[in-house]
Amino acid sequence: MAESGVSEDREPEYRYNAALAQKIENKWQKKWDDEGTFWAANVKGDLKDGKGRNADGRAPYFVIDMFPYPSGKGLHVGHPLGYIATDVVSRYHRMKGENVMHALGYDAFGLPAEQYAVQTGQHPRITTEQNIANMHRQLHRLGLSFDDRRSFATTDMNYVRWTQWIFSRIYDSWYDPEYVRADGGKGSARPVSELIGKFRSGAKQIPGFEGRAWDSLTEEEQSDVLNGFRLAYISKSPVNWCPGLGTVLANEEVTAEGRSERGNYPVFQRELRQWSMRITAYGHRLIEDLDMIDWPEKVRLMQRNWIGESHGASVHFAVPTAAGERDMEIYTTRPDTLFGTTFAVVSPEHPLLADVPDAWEEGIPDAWKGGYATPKEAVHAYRLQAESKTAKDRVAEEGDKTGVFTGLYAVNPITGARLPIFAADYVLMDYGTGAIMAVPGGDDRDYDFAVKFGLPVIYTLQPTPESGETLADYEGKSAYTSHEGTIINSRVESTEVGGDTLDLNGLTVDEGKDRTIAWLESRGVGKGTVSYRLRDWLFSRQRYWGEPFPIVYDENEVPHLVPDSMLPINLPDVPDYQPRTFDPMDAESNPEAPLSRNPEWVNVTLDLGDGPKKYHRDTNTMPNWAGSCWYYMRYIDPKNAENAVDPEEFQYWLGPNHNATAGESGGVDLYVGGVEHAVLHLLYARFWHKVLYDLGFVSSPEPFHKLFNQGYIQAYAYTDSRGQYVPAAEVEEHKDGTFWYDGQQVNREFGKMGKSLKNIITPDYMYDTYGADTFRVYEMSMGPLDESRPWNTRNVVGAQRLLARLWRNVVDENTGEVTVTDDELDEKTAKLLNNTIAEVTVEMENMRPNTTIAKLTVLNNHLTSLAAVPRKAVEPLVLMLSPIAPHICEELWTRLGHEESLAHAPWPVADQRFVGVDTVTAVVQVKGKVRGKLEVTPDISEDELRDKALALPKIQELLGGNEPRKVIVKAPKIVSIVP
RNA sequence: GCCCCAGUGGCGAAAUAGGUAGCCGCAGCGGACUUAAAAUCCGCCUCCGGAAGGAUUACGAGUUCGAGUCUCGUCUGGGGCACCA
Repeated sequence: MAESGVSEDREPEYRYNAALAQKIENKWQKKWDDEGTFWAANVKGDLKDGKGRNADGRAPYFVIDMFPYPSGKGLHVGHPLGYIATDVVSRYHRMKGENVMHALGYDAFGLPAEQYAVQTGQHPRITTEQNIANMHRQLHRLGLSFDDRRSFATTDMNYVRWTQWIFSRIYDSWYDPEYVRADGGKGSARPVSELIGKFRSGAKQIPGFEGRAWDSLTEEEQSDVLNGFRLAYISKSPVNWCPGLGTVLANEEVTAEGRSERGNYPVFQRELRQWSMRITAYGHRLIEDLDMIDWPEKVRLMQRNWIGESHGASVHFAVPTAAGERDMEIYTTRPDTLFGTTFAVVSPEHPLLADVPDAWEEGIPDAWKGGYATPKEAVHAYRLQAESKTAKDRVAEEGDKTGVFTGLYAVNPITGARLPIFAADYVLMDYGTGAIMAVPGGDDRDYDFAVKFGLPVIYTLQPTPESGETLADYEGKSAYTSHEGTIINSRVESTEVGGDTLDLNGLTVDEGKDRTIAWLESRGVGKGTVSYRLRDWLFSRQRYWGEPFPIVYDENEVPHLVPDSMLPINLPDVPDYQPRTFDPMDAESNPEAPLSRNPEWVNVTLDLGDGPKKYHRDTNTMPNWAGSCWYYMRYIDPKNAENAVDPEEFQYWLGPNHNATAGESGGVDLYVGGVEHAVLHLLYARFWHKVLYDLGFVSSPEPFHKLFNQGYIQAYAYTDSRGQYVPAAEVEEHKDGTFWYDGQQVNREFGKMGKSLKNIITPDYMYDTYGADTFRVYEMSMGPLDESRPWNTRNVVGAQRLLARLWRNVVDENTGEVTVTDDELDEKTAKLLNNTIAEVTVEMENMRPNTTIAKLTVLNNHLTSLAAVPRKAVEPLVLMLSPIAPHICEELWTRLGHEESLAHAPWPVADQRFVGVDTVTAVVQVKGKVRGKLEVTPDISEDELRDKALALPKIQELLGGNEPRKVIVKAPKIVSIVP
């Protein structure tokens, strides 16, 4: 490099190499920081100052990334892909004159920080701060145009305070399904005080205390009743207990194999008292409102499937027991098959099993008894067996049906038939009602079970004649699970059970469903219902490094909300913040919250409005997702001490229709992140947002209007003959396509970048070797943003050549002088320039930086070929490339004589006089094959083009003197001839 | 098992209201400049063929004057869900 060398072969002083790039980049990063170039302007308050550009009259544009978790490992080149993409978009929108909100915070609570802290022996807050500082350094060096005044971490006590405040609002709310919202929709979160009002006035029955006056209930009773309605509630219910991690987990954090997503430990179903959020209350709205947001169809589909709304009916079956008649409610999506049900199945945890008889009836087959002397023993043993299974075991045994007869019978409410009730673990307690009517003729699982236990099979649907199938194809072999067909065997006379005749024969499935539901409802034995696959969100964790709950318990264990004025509740210093973990297979272990280890913090005397009393704090912490549920709105005003978010600012930045594209949903204009959060963060955040919307704290129904999933940067890794990874950077490719390391041939694999794969490239390496701009151009040119692509350092030189060539087009490498001319553009250059402006604008609007770069490269290469580079062409080129390579473009812009940063310079507009082409190549096809080409004007008439095409000697020859049968002309591009 | 997405040169990839397949870049080849190399600049670069020509967007059919693009089937890869009644 210039300053280091004295040798004769040193490079020209002003050559655009890594050293010069670094100098330019550092200069501009400092300047941007000093001048507040990227400050976004609020409507009012401390952040109103946008450095001469205020919010008035400027459209807001809110673009963010899924904020990072600052791990101690540092970044590799795959991490910043999304950040570069949003930065390009941000810079483009600034040049369009918009008020761009672009900031980055840190999602800093969570397991890795805690584990890293355990390893290093430092408090998680210290390691977290170090990690944030390091990540900030690495990202800052990329020249990302963030408004740094708006950055924060979820661990900042000023943020924790508001996370706790939002929890308090959710805790203090219930879901009123009848409430008509201001937007016209039905159902809304409402303050619990309204619910109490309804109980007091008698407008609503008190569940469990029907007929009692609210004020006659004890405090404990009132607390229990309200707990059954609160959107954040404590309950003892089956949860995912992970001994290996020492904490409980949400369903979304457990893999299909029944293991923890983090750490891959076994997960057990345990009845534990834990916090949940009533996200199921929002199931329907979370599906319905997917229609108003601009998200990838794939993600919307994943959310729909995850929520899993199904429409069916709940049906009551009477169950006679020794202690009297019990009611068994089942859920079915196929009420039309009620005539085909031949037995019933309840889950092993079902409450009905408390009433199983003491002895087997005469004539019960041995296979039903499971080898036990009485139903009680059989059911008890089966239940224990089911509980001891991990979720993984259950999955592994799928298809292999187990179960035991309960000795109980249910009465089919339509036919009066007596159906044996079995307990089996293929029926889940937490879906539907935990009980099913089994229809072996129409359901594969029920069929398997019927075969195993020798139960009858009735088919109630006959395949349509058009299908070419008959029931004979199924009888004795399998269930007929299709919905296509005609209902049979489904008629009951009124005399059998009284009331109306029900006759479904001859109907379709949908008709049969409707008629059955109407019949059930008219007789009060069932009704149409909606069921969800989605479960309530398990919200507590036994962790140190998370937000404490703003909840204390009195001496009677009645929970009380800590008043807002006492927030935030800080984390205590505990002697040992390590989570208590257990043998991963020890299902009997119990969670132990680290916060419980500091009695001085746990036991407090507080005045909650009725004088000082003793309380103890909740010792759980919130899951990592809590902080990420609302961070986007905090960028608006991260230091606001009055509100989580100011309503007026929210309306300006994120309200419905806040700009031309925001739509009714409002929310973040562009949200870029990985698809792995499709049903975790993105579902939880929508849920919180909707609660805040219902309660009037935010004005948009959705948090993120447009979502974009960036692809991943993948990398090659190489293994030697023993399967060991070898350093990828030292592998050489031979001409025959083989790969060699240290004299040995090695195998190439393709996948992630990772330390263990020895193929990590760090951003720092890229800054040192090429500069940040080259790195940015390379990442943006690799391919479409939403697709994954392999990293190949060898290809980076192409990006570097583009920038170096642009530099040379403006600056003399030896003297540093600007060499552009002020001459008018020649015709060819003018046309290319203006066509490029028109095309690149479209590419930028559609987030296609790869094709943007290709088109700008063509323009740049053209300028290179000219004797002198005209200012009037290179200036727009510099402007257009600046969102992608901002530093070099700022430097060139300055050298071209501009005093202001180009960050807010207007995006070039194409001169329409030069847009379009003089001539186009028309193609002449015969039988679909290209047989000739014609240079024609774009406005050529169809007749003229047809005549010219037919006059071509080649075409004449192919026609052999015959008249063509048909000629299709699409002027000016194509003539297609059928001989 | 069910649902969704993808498959284009040696490589990363362009091009879809159906209209010249392969923009741009990497690698490679040739040339200019240089004592030489690097850098730079110019040219070639899907495959077969000397050429004429032919073939070609995973594979096989179909619709069409015309298919990378639409339809059906198959294969391969990736993702989601998975005893959800």
